[in-house]
Amino acid sequence: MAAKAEHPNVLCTVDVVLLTLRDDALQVLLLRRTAEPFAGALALPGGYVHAQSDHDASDAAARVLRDKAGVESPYLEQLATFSGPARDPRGWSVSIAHFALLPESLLPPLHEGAVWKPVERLPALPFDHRQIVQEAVERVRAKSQYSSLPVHLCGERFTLPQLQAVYEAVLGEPVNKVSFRRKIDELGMLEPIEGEFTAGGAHRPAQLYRLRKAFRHVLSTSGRGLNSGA
Amino acid sequence: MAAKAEHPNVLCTVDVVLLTLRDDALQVLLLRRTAEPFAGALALPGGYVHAQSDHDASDAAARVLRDKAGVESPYLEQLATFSGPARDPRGWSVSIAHFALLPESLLPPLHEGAVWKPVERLPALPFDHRQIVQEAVERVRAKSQYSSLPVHLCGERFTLPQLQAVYEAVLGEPVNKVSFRRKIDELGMLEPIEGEFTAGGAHRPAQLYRLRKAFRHVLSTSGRGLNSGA
DNA sequence: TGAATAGTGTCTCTAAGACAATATAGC
DNA sequence: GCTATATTGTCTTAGAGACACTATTCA
Repeated sequence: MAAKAEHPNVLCTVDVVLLTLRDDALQVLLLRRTAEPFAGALALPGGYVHAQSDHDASDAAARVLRDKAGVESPYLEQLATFSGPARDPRGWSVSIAHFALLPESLLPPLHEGAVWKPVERLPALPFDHRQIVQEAVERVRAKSQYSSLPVHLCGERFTLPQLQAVYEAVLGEPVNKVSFRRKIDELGMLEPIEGEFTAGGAHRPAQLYRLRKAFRHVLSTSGRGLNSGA
Repeated sequence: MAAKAEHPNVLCTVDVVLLTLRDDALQVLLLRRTAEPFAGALALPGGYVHAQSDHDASDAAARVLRDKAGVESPYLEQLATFSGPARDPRGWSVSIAHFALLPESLLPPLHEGAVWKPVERLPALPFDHRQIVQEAVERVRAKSQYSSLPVHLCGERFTLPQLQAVYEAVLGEPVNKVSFRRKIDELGMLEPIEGEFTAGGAHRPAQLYRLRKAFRHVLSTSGRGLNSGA
């Protein structure tokens, strides 16, 4: 039918907010754009949806991360869709925004033109990328209150004190140790490993844990969260 | 540039899950399709994004509701975006799904071919509309736990017992009266009106309330919800 | 043994749910 | 007064945070 001909002029893209923890702060990956518009500016990794090859929008986001950032299989979740006539100078556009989490230990070597920026100190960004980053951070913080989301910022093996530090960095506030450990236990997503953490410490070593298989790509949630708001 | 020519074949649409409360049950508006594909089938109100006139995707959703269902200004929120090559037989498509809430009292007379169906007893639906409805209902239930969302299913004036009944119908479970009133008070979104509820009752009348101006299109949220599950 | 951090026991305090008392209408 | 529902008071209980004690390692 004539639908395609009648409504051909919507640009369909994906953008990805890739977050990691560096220097105890949430940081977002920005790439220097090589093409117009905004060539030379730092922006989120993004690109057109490829109707020929992408299985869906999240698949497009994964492809963008793989091709443009060298990131292989991070935790990836749809954030929201941004749209309108003005956000992209090329015309009426839709961006199906996603966010992704990756532990610093799994980051690939940075491509030329790729930089990490703390989400609290963003440079000027083209399109509506600033708003997209802000909504992604809000979403991550909100979900971290009551779910296992931040484990995806840890490597495969980690101790509870390490995981607590990750939660605190993401939430931006200290977390009660006893409550934290109760909550983690209640979420039932971790299993201890026999090897222990020995590190440089002149102190008691910490038990290493890993994510149970069942939670590899599913979040665990609990009714009530940690600090229920500053 | 050549972008539009390179990537023209993504259909960009919106679908709307319009929910109301009828007979103490959440019900969704379905329209009988008049055009292919799936002409004659019941489906969600939806349509193409009009790049010429729509301000953004939510504006497109509001237009679809207005034109196809006669609904003027309901509470409207973006749900998620569904995409892929198979969900629409016309080709690779994107649907920016929204949900809307409207009190039964404000429903317009039903157009020809429009029907309400309880969300627990959906008929077969084309596209991925069943999944869209299910995710909308999940979202509404989740947000109702800790926010003022269900007030948008009440008319302009209502009593606390009425509002509690709405919460219970949405959540599908009874709510503790004392906790409920404490929570509503804490949310600070309602103000009492001087007129009282007189109705048929051979009993004490209930105070009428209305939503404060500031919360007309903004939700009020609290850290911990009502029944936190099961 | 002392320092440092890991892990746990337990008390306190907040807030949700249960229960029931009181309030106010129509009859 | 009697019935029915609205509204409020207060007790119980679950769970989050504070505090501090014990455990274990290395120097």
